[in-house]
Amino acid sequence: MNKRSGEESKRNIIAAAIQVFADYGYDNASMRMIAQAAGVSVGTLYLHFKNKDDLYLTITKEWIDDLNELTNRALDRIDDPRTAITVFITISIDYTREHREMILLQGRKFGRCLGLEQKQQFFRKRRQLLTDIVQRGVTEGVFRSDDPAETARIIFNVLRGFIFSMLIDEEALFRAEACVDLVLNGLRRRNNG
Amino acid sequence: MNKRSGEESKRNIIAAAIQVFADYGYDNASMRMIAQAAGVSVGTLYLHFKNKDDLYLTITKEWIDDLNELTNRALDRIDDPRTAITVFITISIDYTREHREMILLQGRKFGRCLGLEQKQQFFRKRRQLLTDIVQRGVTEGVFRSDDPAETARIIFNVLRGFIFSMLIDEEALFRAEACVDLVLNGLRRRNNG
DNA sequence: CGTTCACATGAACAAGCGTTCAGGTGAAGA
DNA sequence: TCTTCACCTGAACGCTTGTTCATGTGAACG
Repeated sequence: MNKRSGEESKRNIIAAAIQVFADYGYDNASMRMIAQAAGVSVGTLYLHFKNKDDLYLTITKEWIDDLNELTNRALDRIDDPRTAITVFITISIDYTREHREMILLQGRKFGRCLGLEQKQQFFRKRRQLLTDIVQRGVTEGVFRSDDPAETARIIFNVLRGFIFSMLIDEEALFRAEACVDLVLNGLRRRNNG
Repeated sequence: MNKRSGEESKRNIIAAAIQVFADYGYDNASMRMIAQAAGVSVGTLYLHFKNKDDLYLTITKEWIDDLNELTNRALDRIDDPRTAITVFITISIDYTREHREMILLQGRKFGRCLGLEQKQQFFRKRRQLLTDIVQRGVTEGVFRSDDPAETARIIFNVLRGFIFSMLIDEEALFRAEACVDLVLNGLRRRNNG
């Protein structure tokens, strides 16, 4: 194989690994498959990554950081709680749509799993973000909630359900607004606007 | 090993398999582990099941039938759409709580997976059940919905999110009512009852 | 030119897998 | 008592896996 820069190889491997991991799941994806998809030999994988776990964790860390930064940047200058909820949900759903393989890969390894703590920390941080938004909404009188933390957890669950459905059914073309609308307005008919 | 009835062995194996599958995931659960947990030898597994897939599919079919019957029986004589939604959600959540390992095991194999069709059919049937309830609610004027099928899908997603959170976090002690309340009433403050 | 060194290779290895099968065991019927 | 037969056993087989390592390659530098 031609000589290449180390960094380029590493990027190729990561891209290939995401694809193969997502297609076959962590366990069924073999290092040989990843190597072939990346156009390198097995040995090269171990030149850039300590082992299979390391490769997986690198990928995980990468998208967590990515989504975190994206979210923080978007929410930075938004004051209205309703807008903030909308943006939070929209970003989460868009990100899933754009990085379906990578998120799918995560779903394929939930439970007692590799990188569990960093993922839990990630979720905790995001729930905290939501709690703050709800708290602000209650203070401003636009949301109803006895317990903002509990409400945030509920919204988080709702969002997770939507994302899950996107992962299961590739064709699920629903609008993020449908999710937002349900969270904000509920199913029951309102007698006024 | 002592002589036992074939049926008893089979039940033992199924119980052990659910536990082991749930603890380790389908791929990491080996036939040797299941055999040991069931207190039989590997050979015996193949006496009662064609292979690993067959064992897994048997388990899957069992809980699908179980939950289906449970749901149908409960919804049979309920007319009020609000009560029906409440019952549907409550049953789903309770069932998950009581059969956490088995449901967890399913989650561990979603995507391109074994028994995909029967699971998809199961989900379709349940969504249809919800669609009917929503439709009735709209007709009776207690629910708002432009598209009952879409609304049912949304509720389904919400429910799935809640169930997912139960699987991830064993300690997640939330009340089914919290889920029902959000679905029915939404986050936004209502100006009237 | 020769030396160096980061990058790359793929055969080889031990371990674990799903699955098979020749054989063992003991209650039940003849 | 002997035969039958459903039930059970676990060593063995072929295969795949993650990982290692002796070896190769070629640009860069003196």
